[in-house]
Amino acid sequence: MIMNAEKKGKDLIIKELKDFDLAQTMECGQCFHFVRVDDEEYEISAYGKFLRVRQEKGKLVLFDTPKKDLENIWKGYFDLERDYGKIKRFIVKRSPELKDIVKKNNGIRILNQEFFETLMSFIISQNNRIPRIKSLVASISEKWGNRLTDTMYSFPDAKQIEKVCEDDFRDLKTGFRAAYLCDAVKKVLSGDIEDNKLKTAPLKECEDMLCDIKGVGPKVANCIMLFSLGKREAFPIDVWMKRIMEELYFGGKEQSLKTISDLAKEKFGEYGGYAQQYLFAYAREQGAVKNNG
DNA sequence: CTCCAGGGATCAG
DNA sequence: CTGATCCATGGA
Repeated sequence: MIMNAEKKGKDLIIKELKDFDLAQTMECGQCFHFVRVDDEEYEISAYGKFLRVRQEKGKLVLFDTPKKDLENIWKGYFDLERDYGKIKRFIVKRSPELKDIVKKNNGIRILNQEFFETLMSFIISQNNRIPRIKSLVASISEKWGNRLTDTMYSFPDAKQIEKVCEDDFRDLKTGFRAAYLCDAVKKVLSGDIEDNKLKTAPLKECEDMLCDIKGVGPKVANCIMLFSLGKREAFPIDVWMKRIMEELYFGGKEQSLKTISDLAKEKFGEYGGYAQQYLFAYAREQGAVKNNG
């Protein structure tokens, strides 16, 4: 993608952004560490930095941001250098049922988030709701991370919570996940879990290594691989994904996770992760309709 | 009050 | 291997 960013005071302005929508990207359930200011503006904590960002009239404004941060962090974080036009054409070709939802969500990007924060966040995500997950991520950051603004903190790295124990996590109301979080910290600090090793490993090996962590199963492992390890063929299957795929591809009949996973692999292959994101949007849209009568 | 959440561990068969 | 139950917590 051709991207020209120009400086305006302390701010950075990016024009001619194709296939990018800030709100769609932040609200599609892949990230929990941000605050929505309004429809067009968000405050994000990532990679130890705070970013206030606004999208209006086809341009993206990164407030008070040096150019080197765009190059080193945000360009990668927002996945700005990838051609999503090509990806969307492939997905609609393989599954014409998704044409409308892909068009409606034509600006979704899969973020490249930090490994440790993603690992901890998706352990928290199990059997939990998105607002609650966001609240717990914020609590952990406030307690053990670095202060970035009046109200926002960085998510702590493993070293910063080295001495945090199960009871400390439980005090934050993480519930039965407290032990899981401890195990994750322990395995990262010991080197049993190492992100570079995971990144270079084949998908299945990577998934198996992640599933050695307590509280990490197939779904959470695939989220971590997709959102923080660059494995875009990963395909997390949660309750929403199961429901929508049974409806779209199996005539509404219940299927095993393996059957659904096999179909995803056959249908979308290396683009599985992207397809999953549109399917998730589809499922949640239907859920919303159902809940509103 | 009950039900459920971007699931996984554990146990029964 | 598949299926049922339990797990903390909070909001609907």
